[in-house]
Amino acid sequence: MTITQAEENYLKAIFKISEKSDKPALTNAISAVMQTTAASVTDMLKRLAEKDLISYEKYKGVQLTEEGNRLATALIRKHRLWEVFLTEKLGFAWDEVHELAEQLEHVQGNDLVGRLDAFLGHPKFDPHGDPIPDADGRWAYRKQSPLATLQAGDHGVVTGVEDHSSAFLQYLDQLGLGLGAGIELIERFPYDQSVRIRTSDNREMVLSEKVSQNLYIKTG
Amino acid sequence: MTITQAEENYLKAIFKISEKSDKPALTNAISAVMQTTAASVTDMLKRLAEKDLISYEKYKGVQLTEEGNRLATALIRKHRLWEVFLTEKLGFAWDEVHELAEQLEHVQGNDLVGRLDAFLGHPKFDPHGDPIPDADGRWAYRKQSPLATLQAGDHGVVTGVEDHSSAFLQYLDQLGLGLGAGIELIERFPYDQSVRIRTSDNREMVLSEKVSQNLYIKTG
DNA sequence: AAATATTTTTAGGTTTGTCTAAAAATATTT
DNA sequence: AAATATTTTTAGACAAACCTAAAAATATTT
Ligand SMILES: [Mn+2]
Ligand SMILES: [Mn+2]
Ligand SMILES: [Mn+2]
Ligand SMILES: [Mn+2]
Repeated sequence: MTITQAEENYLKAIFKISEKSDKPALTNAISAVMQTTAASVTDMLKRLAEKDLISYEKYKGVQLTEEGNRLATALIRKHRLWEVFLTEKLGFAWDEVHELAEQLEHVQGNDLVGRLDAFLGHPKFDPHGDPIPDADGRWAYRKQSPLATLQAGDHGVVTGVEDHSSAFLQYLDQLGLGLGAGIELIERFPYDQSVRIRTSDNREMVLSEKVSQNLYIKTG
Repeated sequence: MTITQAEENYLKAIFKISEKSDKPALTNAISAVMQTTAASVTDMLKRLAEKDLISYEKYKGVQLTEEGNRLATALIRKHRLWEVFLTEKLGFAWDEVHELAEQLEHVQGNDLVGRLDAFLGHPKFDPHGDPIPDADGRWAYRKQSPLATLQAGDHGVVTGVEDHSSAFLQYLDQLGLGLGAGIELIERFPYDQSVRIRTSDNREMVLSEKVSQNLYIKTG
């Protein structure tokens, strides 16, 4: 029972949709993530159901089976480990690694992932702050909240992003707000929900509501 | 003008066949390397000719164009750099890396090769002793001869292999004759052309003619 | 409840890369 | 030079992964 790259990518898409709501993933949602037509998705869903990687009821959406979940998790693990490699070892910026990891995640070979993981020192989080599941598919949990939910006086550290776009990541770089940056919320302006913050290196700046919704902070 | 993985692999196969004789690469030779049928090869040759990556005359075989040669060389560069990565950084044995490199060589991205090359310290040879072309497609040259062509009394260092099979590489490991091993040819037995050698750590052993034909030595 | 809108599936087609079987071209032997 | 063998190409088919257009199912509005 061999699995193609396209099939792997669909499994990952379904996984990511299912993360946000435990309802079945719908055809249109999948087609949006995969940038294909709904007709192509239906084609693929039949194949994945045939291989018992999803449970599929016509018109009702799909859910990953045990096996489908296992494969999707393994793929995400590979993707994120490669992203760590590309940033830590090859010196790519955090906004440059996703497309490369999309290709590298499909490379298969005996113990490649395990060796890569060891070489990188068993990282628990990728360059975007996303958790890397371990070899058994277990996820590290870390309590973090959008900056948008913090109160004046709260302080913490940047631990992740919701928006993974290059535009957002580069903007954060420009502001000096990469992962690990220390932040204190000074005030929130009721007019537009923008916030004034102070960084640990004592710079003050104002961030839009949009930024504050896309930036995750671990408080305390 | 985009190029597929299959096309890249055919270009590499044609390159490798053309290395040994400067006559055109024939359909059957390509099908042997690619493990496909002659009919599939003919199909692909038409596509490659259409893209001006080969010059193709029906029934007469093919040759790479400038552009085809450039692409094949770049692919071999990537393949061998990844092989260095897998052995030097991830600790794979030299007989384990080829299949992984066959996949990794197709990963495309801005400056990935350049960064990988720098990370590895601009290696000139891969784990099998094969030269790695530089970014401009220039090959390092190294004078080496099959052990089978040396005379009694000659000594040198193992610098490469003709046979890349896992069986041969593992056998060499077992004998302690990896790349860099020092060797002196003591005598050749006329009966079967086997040879007695002494290693630099002062072990003596007899090698078959087959081994001596597949092992390259740099003398002096 | 009917009408309308949206979502999903089906039907039929395309491209890539493979195959087998048959035909055509080339090479070798007699 | 003919006959035979080998190599290569053509013809026709198939699976994977996509597409567009039309039909069917489901959801929403009136
Ligand atoms: Mn990514
Ligand atoms: Mn990531
Ligand atoms: Mn190799
Ligand atoms: Mn090699």
